[in-house]
Amino acid sequence: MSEKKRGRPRAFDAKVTLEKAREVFWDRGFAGTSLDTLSAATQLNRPSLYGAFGDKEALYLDVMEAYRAESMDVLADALDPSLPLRDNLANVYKSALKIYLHGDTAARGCFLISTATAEAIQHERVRDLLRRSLADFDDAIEQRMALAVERGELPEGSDVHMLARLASAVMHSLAVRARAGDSRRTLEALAKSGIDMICGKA
Amino acid sequence: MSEKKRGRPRAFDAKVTLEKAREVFWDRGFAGTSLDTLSAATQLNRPSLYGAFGDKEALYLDVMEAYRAESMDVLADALDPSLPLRDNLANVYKSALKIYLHGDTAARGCFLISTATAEAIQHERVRDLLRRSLADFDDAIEQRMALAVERGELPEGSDVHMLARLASAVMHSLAVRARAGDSRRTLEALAKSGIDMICGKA
DNA sequence: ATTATTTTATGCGAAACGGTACAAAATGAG
DNA sequence: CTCATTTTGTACCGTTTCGCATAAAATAAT
Repeated sequence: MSEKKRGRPRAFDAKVTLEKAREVFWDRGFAGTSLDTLSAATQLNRPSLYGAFGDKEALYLDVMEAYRAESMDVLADALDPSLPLRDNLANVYKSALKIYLHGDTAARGCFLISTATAEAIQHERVRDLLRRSLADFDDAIEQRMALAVERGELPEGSDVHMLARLASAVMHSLAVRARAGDSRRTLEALAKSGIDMICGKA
Repeated sequence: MSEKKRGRPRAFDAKVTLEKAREVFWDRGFAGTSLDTLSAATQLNRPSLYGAFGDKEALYLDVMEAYRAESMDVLADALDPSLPLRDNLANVYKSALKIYLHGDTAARGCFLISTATAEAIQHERVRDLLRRSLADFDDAIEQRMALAVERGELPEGSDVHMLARLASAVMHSLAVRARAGDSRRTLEALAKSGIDMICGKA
């Protein structure tokens, strides 16, 4: 993995630290989170945070990237091509809701949609990473849908590019509504309707 | 309208001030906006802001409420029942994109989805007003769709409740994607696909 | 004119903010 | 052991933050 370095060894795991930082950012947003709060949550003092990740924006970007990568892993699992497309979409929404509805005081929604959008104007790198994250998600679904057309799960000549983006659109709405406090029942109904609209009524 | 008050008259218009404050919040988010910035943008010193609107959260809530009300007016215009439902939805998305794609440095998306979501966990009143705003929007579209069923624009027995929420879902996605920097062309294509999906391919 | 009432403007103050300097501590290399 | 290197912890810096205290200014009521 990594060769032993010269100086004093780190007393923390960078990946775990990013996860702890993510929890704070997720609840309070980027601008609403202070370095003191991050320091307390990660149990690292500010200089250690600074040394390992750079300033607050760089740390936030690292958290964003980790979330993007994790999301793509979850999506890849949900889109298991040995299952029908309809089941795939159900799994996508189910795993999304599992994430979105978690939270201490209230459901947190999607980390990117709930916190990165707020910074997207002032911080160009946040905006770019957000756009890339959404596009990656769209593309993965589109790829599965292209396969579905080949297999006859979707009608010949389906516009898989737009179908995929509509499938993502339902998820964006789930994210926003979850953060706004909509009930699990309400969100599950929206997910089901979305599936019916894209795959045809079962 | 309002009877003359006793003391020194206000040198500003509260509605105009809320609009100026909105511009700042829209670009920088709630937590990312300081009272100094708001004071400069509104040309009111802090004590005047405080006297007229209360603290920063109260001011933000006033801005949210004004945006919600304006959005409902725009929506009502777009849903003009003398036009076909398909045209109505096209107008809804067109007027939404007109708002979302405006901005100095980058497209700002939806004020509520881009800035209120970030605060929704920590500020319960923001979360509640956000949820109410989304619900009002859904309900207005649902009402128009119920009329569409009566008129035969939509098939008998259509689930107008869910159709309306899917139509909103497309708009939520337009809002998020606009803020992430997607092009007008891309967003217009998504809007068109959404209409086709809900009203049937033209 | 005087008084009561409300808004404006200056400026304060305590706290929180992001970021860093510096020295102590902990490791590997020689 | 000695030195170079890296991380850790304390303490600090200048700035910004939110909110308010206070007094001047502008109006209506009397």
